[in-house]
Amino acid sequence: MKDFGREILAWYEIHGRDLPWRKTTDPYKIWLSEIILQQTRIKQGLSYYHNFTEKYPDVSSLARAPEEEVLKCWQGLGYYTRARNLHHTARIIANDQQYTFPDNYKDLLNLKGIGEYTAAAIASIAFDEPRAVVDGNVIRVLSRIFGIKKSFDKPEGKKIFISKANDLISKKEPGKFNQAIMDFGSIYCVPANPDCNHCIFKNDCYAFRNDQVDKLPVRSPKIKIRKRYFHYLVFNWNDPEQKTLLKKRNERDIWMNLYDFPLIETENTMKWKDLITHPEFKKLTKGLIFNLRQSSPLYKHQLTHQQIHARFFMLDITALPNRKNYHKTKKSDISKYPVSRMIEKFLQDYP
DNA sequence: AAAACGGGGGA
DNA sequence: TCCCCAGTTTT
Repeated sequence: MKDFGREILAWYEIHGRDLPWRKTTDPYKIWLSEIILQQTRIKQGLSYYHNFTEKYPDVSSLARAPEEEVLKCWQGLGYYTRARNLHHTARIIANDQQYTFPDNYKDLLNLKGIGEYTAAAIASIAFDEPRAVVDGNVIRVLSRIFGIKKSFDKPEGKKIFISKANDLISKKEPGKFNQAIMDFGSIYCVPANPDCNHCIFKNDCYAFRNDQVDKLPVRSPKIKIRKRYFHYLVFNWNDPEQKTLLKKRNERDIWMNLYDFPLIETENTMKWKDLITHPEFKKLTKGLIFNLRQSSPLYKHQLTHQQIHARFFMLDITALPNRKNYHKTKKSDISKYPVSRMIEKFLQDYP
């Protein structure tokens, strides 16, 4: 290959996407876009980017916002740690550094939520630092064209990919180069059935020449999925005058800092008859007179590493208990709280 | 070094 | 269904 950088940049000039964060050099907006796009498709993240930039046009406005409001804006995007870190980091930048934004790879790397990829992306795009990004797209493009068979998950493979990308990067237009190779990977060198016969690299591509396109990149063995069984207690759902109880999820677990209902988690699904004998259930309903009005079908919610089986039990009770860490809430106010997609689905099904 | 962390969409 | 997505943090 003569000059990979020149070729990919030429391709990018013609085929590169027109995206809102490419019209700005504001590091805050570049940062925001990169966080939103972590493990997230552009199509899915686009509306969130617009909402955020409108509501929080700069670091200080984001820093001033309450965390709960930021989480609410993030609702539905997943990986909620991203939102908490984004907000946390905005406060650090706004407070400690007199509103200046870290302007190089090393300093960016120190911030919460910014790892190797994002630091390289911001440094190259906003500050022209020649620092190659390596994401899923880059891994695919490099492994195929240059025949890299090491898995990126292993330290050895990771070093190879990062070093190769840094060898190739344009020193003159590092940001453009990075976006070019990612665009090429996501538009052209796609995971399944890429159109290799018309590819600009067909004569040089190792995978194409050796019929290895569907073998590269090498995938790591897939993880096993934990099954969990949630039983939610939804108090006074059918009585508009009465409030219900919400709980903020605090433990180190999925959906941290989002809200859901009082929850009994077990190793298996439990019928109502058995659930009422569960110690957690007794604790939650201690001193209450309750009546099961309705129970939902089983909700199956698939996460990357977990499969949640959830059932909602709608209970009538005479008086709402005072429980530590539980919030009394009017039904109509629940929409103000950030919730997981699963809870959102339940709220739609049982308005 | 490995596990945890969401949700959507394409094939 | 399976795979992948502009990855990072915690254990």
